[in-house]
Amino acid sequence: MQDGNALAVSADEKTTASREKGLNRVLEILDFLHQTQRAIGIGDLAKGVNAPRSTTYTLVRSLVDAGLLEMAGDGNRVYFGKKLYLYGMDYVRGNDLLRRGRQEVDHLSRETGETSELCMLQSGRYTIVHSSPGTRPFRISSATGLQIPLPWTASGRLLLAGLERAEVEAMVSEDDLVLPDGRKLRLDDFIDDIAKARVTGYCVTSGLVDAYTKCLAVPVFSAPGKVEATMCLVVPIDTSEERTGSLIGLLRDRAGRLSIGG
Amino acid sequence: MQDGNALAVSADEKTTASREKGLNRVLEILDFLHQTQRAIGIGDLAKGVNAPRSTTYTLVRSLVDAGLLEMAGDGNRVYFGKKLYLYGMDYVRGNDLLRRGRQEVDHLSRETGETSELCMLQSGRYTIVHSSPGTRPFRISSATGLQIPLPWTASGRLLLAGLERAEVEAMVSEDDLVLPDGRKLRLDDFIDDIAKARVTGYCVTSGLVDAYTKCLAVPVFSAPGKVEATMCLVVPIDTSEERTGSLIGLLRDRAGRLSIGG
DNA sequence: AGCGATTGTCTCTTACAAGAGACGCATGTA
DNA sequence: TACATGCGTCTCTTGTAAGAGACAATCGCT
Repeated sequence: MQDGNALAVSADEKTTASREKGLNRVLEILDFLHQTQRAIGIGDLAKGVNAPRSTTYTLVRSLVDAGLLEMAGDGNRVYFGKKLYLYGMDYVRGNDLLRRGRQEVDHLSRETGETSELCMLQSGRYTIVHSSPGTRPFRISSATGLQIPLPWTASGRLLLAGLERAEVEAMVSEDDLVLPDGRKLRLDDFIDDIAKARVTGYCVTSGLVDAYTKCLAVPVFSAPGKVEATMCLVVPIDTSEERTGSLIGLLRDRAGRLSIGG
Repeated sequence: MQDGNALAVSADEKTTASREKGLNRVLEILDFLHQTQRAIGIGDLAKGVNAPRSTTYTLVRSLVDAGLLEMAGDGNRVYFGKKLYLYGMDYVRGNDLLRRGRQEVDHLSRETGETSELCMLQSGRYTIVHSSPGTRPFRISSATGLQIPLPWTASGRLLLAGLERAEVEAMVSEDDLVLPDGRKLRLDDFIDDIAKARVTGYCVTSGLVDAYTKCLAVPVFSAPGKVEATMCLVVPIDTSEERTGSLIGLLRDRAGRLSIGG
C-alpha cells in the first residue's frame, strides 16, 4: 500500500493500475518499443510503460534470456530480438495472403512507379503491413507497421465495410476523426463513405493525411464479403482522372488474385 | 533454464513443474509454435507445452487479444499473429547487419546459383536467419529459423571463434556431437576446428549434415574479433577445388562488406 | 569533494494469477 | 440410445510473483 491512504488525490490518470499482470506488462513493453522504434534504457522503459523499476528489470531479463529482446550495443538499452524476427517470418510463411500480398505490392510499385501498400486491420487500427516505395524523385514513403486512424485513409473505409454502425463507433475514437490539418470529419459522413466504398468496390481519398497526396485503395477478400486487407497506391494529388482510373484497374486486378471469393 | 524438449518423446518427466509463471508459459507456447510450424488446437497446445488446459486457454486469449497470436481460419487453432510480424520487421529495421546481410545473401545466391545462408548464434544454437535457395534442379533448401547443433556445421566452427574452452563446452551438449548418420565427433577435434577456422578466416565442412553437400562459411564481424554472424554456401560435395576456392573468395568479399572492423 | 540522478540488485509482503476440476455442449462411434 | 472424447467456460484455493523500497555503485555536474 503506497502513500495514498486518504485520497489518491494526485492520481494523474493512473494509466496502469497497481499490481498489473506480468504478461500484460510484457505486452505493453513490446508495444512501447514498437512505438519508439529504437533501443531504450530499462529505466526509461519502466517510465514509458508506467511500471515499477524492479518489475521491469525482472521482465526484461526474462525476455532477453528468451531472445525476444536483445541488449543493444552500448550495454544498457534494449530492443527487439532475433526471436521475434524468426516468429515474424513464421507468420509470413504460414500466411498465404501476406506472403503473396507482399509480392503483389512489390510488383505493383515497380509496374506503376507509385508507392504501394498492403494494409490490414490490427487491433482496431489501420496498419501498413507492407509497403514498397515508388520511383518518384520525392517519394512518398511510410514505414511498415505504421498505425494510422482509420478515418484518415481510403483503406480504412474499405476495411470497415460490412460492419454495424455500433462496431464502427467502437473502433473510431473522437480523436481519430480529427485530421492532421485540424479539420474534423463527421462520423456520419465517414459511415456513409464506408457504405459507398463497399458498393463501388474501391475508394479514393484526396488530401486527407496531407495536402499533396491522393490515396487509391481496393479491398482484398478472405471470404465473400469479408475484407481481410486492402491494397493501395499513394499518388500525387494532381494525378489525372484517366491515370487514376487505370491505376484503380490495375489495383483491382492484383487484389482480385489475392482474394478468395470476392 | 532447460532448453528442454528437443526430444520430448518418451520424456514423460515433468518438463514443466507445478505453478509455472505465466510469462514462461507464454515463451514456451511461442517456441512450441515455432517448432511445429503450423496452427495448432489449444488442447494440443496445452499438451505440447505440458501446461494445464485452463491456464492455456487464458494465456492464449490474452495473446490473441494482443495480436501476438491469431486464431487460424477453421476457428479453434492458433498460430503466430500479425503483431509478431510487425515486431520482427522492427527488428530487421533496427538491425543493420541483418538488413544488409539479407541483401548480400540474396545477391550471392543469384550470383553463384548456390544456396546461400546468413547464420547467427541464437540462444546457444546455430540458427539460419535468412536463406536464399540456389538455382540447381535439386536445390538444397532449408528454412529460416531452423536450428541445428553447432558441431554439425561449418558456420558453427566460426561462430564460436574466440570463446574459452569452458564456454564452448557449456554450449555444446553430448547429443550435439552425434552427427545425423550416427558418427560421433570428439569435443577436442571440434575445438581444434574452431581454432583453425579462426586463423584461416573461413571454414569448409564436407558431408557432415548429409553425405551430398559441402558447406563453405566465412565470418561476419561486428567488432574486431567478435563474430556476429556467418555467411555460407551449401554446395554439392563434389564441387571442384577451384570452384570452392573462388566461391570462398566471393564469400569473403561479401562478408567483408558487412563486417565492422574484421 | 560534494551533490543529485541513474543503474542494477536484493528483500519482504500480500494481492492475485495459476491451476485443479467440475460443468454443459458438441462431436464421433459402437 | 448410450458412451467416450474433446472443446470452451467457470469457480475456488493457495502458492507465488508483482511491487515498494532500501542499498551500493556509478556517472555527470558544479
